[in-house]
Amino acid sequence: MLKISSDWLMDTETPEKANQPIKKRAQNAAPSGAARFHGSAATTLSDVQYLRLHAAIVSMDMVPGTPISEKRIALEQGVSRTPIREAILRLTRENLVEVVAKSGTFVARIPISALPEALIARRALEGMTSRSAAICASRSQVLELHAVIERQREMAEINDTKGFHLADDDFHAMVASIGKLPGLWRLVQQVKLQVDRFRHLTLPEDGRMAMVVKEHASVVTAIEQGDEDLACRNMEAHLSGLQHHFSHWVDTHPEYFIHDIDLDDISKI
Amino acid sequence: MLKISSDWLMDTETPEKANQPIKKRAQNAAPSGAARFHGSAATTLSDVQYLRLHAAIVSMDMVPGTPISEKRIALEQGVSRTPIREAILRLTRENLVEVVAKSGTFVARIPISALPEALIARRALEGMTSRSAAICASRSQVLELHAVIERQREMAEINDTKGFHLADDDFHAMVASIGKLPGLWRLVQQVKLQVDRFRHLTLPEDGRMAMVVKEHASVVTAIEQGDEDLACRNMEAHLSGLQHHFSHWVDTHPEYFIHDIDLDDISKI
DNA sequence: TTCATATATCTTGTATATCAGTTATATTAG
DNA sequence: CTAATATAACTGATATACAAGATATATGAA
Repeated sequence: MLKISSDWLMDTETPEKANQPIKKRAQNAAPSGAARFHGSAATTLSDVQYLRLHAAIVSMDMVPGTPISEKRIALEQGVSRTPIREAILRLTRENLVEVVAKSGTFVARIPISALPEALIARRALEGMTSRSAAICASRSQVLELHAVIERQREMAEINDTKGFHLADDDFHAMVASIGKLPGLWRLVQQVKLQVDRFRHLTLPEDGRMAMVVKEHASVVTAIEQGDEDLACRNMEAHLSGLQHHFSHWVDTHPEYFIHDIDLDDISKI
Repeated sequence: MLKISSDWLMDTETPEKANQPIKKRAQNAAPSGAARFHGSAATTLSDVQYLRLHAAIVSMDMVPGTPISEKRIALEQGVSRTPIREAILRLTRENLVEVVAKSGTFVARIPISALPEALIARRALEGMTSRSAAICASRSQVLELHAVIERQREMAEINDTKGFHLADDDFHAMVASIGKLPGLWRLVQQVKLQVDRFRHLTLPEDGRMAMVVKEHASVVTAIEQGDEDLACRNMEAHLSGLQHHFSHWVDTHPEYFIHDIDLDDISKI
């Protein structure tokens, strides 16, 4: 039954060090603040490689099925296999790559079942953040929300989809932050991944961006009024409006997807 | 702007191999089913070590602040540092360990802010799974739910808290599965982690387990009747009942926690 | 030509070696 | 004896080496 050598626990309870037969300095008991507060300047090579690959995969610069070789990337990037491997391990945990032992590593295909579930999870979580935001929001925070929406409107006008989606994320993150539920936004980000990949396959429909801005504004109005039920409903309506017509793009790029559910079944909820 | 050498994409589109100057076999285009369907027999050492440490940390066998040494564990387990390191990296991503470069690795303290947020997220997500279950459930599935509840009742009677919590997880997982939203349960599991650690600090109150069984039964009743609103409400009520009295235990073990919010602020929602 | 087999080469998993930074302890000056 | 400093040992991050298995191509027989 999973025996852990118990002297670890003792170390935190007995300050002495000399009772060890072999020479051994006393273990530092807990994360001493020292190095931990030096800021996040300590960016490791693994982090760099992770961010690189993550961005490339989510943006569909690397399409599903693309083979990845630790050795090859290591050579290209001028680092050893270790940081590459650690980055890939992280991506594996996020279902962005699939690794087959002794065989190969590939950019993961998009599990179709994850798309409707992500939308559902997002509605549930962000319904809650906007509800909480309606309760907590200060006047200055409401103004900040208006500012973000205005920035998003500007991006829409010059048809800058990249900046538009950045502002979009900022808006949702800010709502969660105001609602004092930043952890929920982190969850949403995680869940959103596959949907974001899918979105990069599609072109934004005409007038879609303007509609999004309008829906965001309605959420802020509810928050401004402190009407939590309305804020929740408006947010849910907004996210439901994101329903993509999956079928078409799945048919044109079937090799990008894992067909783990029937597309006709996504009429739930 | 993050240039990725584009011959990767070409590999998946051009079946030929000879256009490469250096000798290079054709890359296998996609995860060929072969090795991927051999079952999960391929358990790596990293997985073993991860599961070991994960269980030890969540069960509070290793308390927050406990120092972890890659080298030391490697020696104890008779493996090299690599699998240990990979396991620790996974645990780092789950906020179960804190690693300070060139200094030390420690079992993570519990971020107090994560506790109320986890309960809120869980209510939102499981409200949705039970709602969906009420729509989708077949009669046989309802019977399976009753079976799990009965098992949990048995565990409560013989005061087997371990088995009780196992059955508890099974119940919630089954609700999500019936609602065809297994991904949401995976999210809940992830969010639940720190709360589970906290729970291992506390003793179950008298009659708590019987109450949980009763609340589960009320959820199943609503599911049985196909009343999605009631199922959602009953599940939310059940999870709200889990509200722990955080303050007491935080005071008795302050060194186990990261005091990133004031405990009086958790009156939200 | 076609199919089966064999081998060469690539893959990831694991082990070991090296590097750079931190911390505890010994040492030394006051 | 106290406090500042120096040193030595330990830490995680990275690089390299080795092992075990899978795949593609070459090879050979029909």
